[in-house]
Amino acid sequence: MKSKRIGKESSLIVTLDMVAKESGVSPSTVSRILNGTATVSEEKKKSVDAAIAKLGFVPNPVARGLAGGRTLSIGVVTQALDSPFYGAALRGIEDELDPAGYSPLFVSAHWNQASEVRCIDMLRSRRVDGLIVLNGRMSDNALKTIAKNLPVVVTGRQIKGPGLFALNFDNFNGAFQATQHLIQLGHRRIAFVSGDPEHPDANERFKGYVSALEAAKIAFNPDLVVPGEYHEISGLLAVDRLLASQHQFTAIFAANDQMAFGAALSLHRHSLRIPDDVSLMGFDDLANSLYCVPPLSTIHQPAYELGRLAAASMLQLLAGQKPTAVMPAPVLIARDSTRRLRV
Amino acid sequence: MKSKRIGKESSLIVTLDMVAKESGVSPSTVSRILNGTATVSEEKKKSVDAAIAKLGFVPNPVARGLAGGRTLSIGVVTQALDSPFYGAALRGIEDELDPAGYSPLFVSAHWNQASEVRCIDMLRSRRVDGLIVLNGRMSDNALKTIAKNLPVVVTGRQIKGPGLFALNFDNFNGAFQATQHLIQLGHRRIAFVSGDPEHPDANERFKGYVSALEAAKIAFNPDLVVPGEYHEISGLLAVDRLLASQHQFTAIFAANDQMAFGAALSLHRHSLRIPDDVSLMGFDDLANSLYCVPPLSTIHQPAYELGRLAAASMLQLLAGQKPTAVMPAPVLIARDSTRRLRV
DNA sequence: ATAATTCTTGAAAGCGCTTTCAAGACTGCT
DNA sequence: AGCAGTCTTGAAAGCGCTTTCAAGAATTAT
Repeated sequence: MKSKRIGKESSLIVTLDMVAKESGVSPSTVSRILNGTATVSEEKKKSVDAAIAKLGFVPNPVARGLAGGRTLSIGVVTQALDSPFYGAALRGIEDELDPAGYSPLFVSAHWNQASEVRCIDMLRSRRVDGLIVLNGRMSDNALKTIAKNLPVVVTGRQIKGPGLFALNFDNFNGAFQATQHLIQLGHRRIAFVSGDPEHPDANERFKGYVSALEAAKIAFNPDLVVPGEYHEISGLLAVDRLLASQHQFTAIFAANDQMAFGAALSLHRHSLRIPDDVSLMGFDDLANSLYCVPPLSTIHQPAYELGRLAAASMLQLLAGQKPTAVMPAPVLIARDSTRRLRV
Repeated sequence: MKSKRIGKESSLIVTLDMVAKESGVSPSTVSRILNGTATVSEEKKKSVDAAIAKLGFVPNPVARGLAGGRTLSIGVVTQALDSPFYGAALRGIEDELDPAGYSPLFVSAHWNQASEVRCIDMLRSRRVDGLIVLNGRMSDNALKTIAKNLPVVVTGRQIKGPGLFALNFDNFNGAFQATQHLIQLGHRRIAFVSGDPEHPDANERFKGYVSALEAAKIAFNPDLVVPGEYHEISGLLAVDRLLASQHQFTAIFAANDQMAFGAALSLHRHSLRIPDDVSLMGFDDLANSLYCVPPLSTIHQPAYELGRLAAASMLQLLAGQKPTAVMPAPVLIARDSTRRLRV
């Protein structure tokens, strides 16, 4: 076709061969210098470096990928590009990968297993050097199989295997702390807006809630648990239902911040004030949790750090090392949406 | 190196040559069928298709990129991966590119021109087939130069040229409408939290504000304009300063939603209620503007649509067509943060 | 019927790089 | 001095695909 895209006529593209010619060595030697694959005499190295600088040579990753099998790109499977939580994680990944010369290839699977498989196939066909899967839906076994050929870092689950590393956040403990915080403020009727039970972390958070109640000898009341789906509108509807049900409560713990925002709006619409009438607790500590009115008490989940750690672990895997990263523990962030129950 | 990554021993990788052998034709013919580059007899086509299906062949984009010069990937320069606004745009791009078989390569330039140049160099070295630049900082001329070799779609500016297409949102008109809305509600002392003057759209919004005041014969008061930088904290600090300055106002128009959130928190901290004491107007209509308390009145800027249109235009450019997309006009979204001024 | 065109097809030459392979230049040893 | 062992280096063979070239088959024109 009309491949004038990078015209031969314009001397824009400098190849390794040109560098070799310019510096009077063989292409192999240039390649070796570029990759540090073998020792090269200081003299030739100098002259090659000079030629590279002079011509402004930049190695072509596409050709490298074909020849060497390494594309210097890492596939990143996320669930939603535009979620505030994943956004921060992606930034962390990018920040960590960039200095190492790797580029992330982001794809979103939209919480859909079939689409996740498609994404991964696509990434493999593009010959990524590694795979980071953020809270995927695939089975552990499927991941292990992939890891046989390709280093894999996953988040949101506990799993071990060759070429496979998992980074997991202690959702149970976070939810336990959140609930405990409300209990310590004197609340006993604490409603819970759950996340989609398809997410393993949603279940962990639910368990943490139940466990904290037990620890405080508060009877678990299923009427105070309303299902949500991790986004704002589901939190709003959940609280609408909760209020309609007439069950009494003095605090709400939403399994993530987005649902807490929805919950806040529902309460507002029903003329209930936060925290005066109802205390509200979230989970995640999204960037804007600090900026809602009133600022939301929540559990800090280090999304950006998560991204960095995942990427750093991938780099270690690629270097043949065993990653040692471990997620920071959940930290309670008490802001203005929770307060002591007035007696 | 130990390139056992994709082991020859595991028959995982099916190549075009294998398909050719299996179906008894030459590799050239297979390639022609794959790309529709030439007419091939129905009979051979059948047998090749069968072989492809049987072997589960997937063309290797890396090899294609090297040989044909097309990588089926589009470089996307964004400013912040984790901004709510860009997140939506990226999703739009992905949704549009995916069905066409193209993959986006996202990089973020962090509002930094040097970093933007680096990103673009990186994308070019990866031989992307096209470039989408979201609100970049480069000069028009630099973009035109790039467009000589590579189709380019840019947002956030007005510019024309061969292989170049621009998609611009009418920020002036949006800001005009926003200000007019407040004026129609009876406000006359309307403060403005401006964006970083480095952003061209921030200037347009400022002009729209001034122009609407003029149209209503309200004298422009520079004391009511406080600089912000497009993120939450700057909105908060701006309103803190505004309140400290003792200048009277009954409404605030923040040049984007994020600053409006910060403004809301500042007002809250000063025990000023929205909209009872102060009306608050944003710009962008971010996903969570609907979920803050009270829901924010704002100007809808279709970020997702912007992404789709940019990607669709790129696809047209790639197909040798002239893109015709045009951005939807700004739409005023009146929610609960603005109300008629009590006299 | 034969000459002139047009189609279909395979051989082969790359795309820009990496990586074996083996030759030649050195080193250190007996 | 002579031979094994170690380094540096270039030639050449790919990686998996596209694309030119030209040959042979099929078609049309004379």
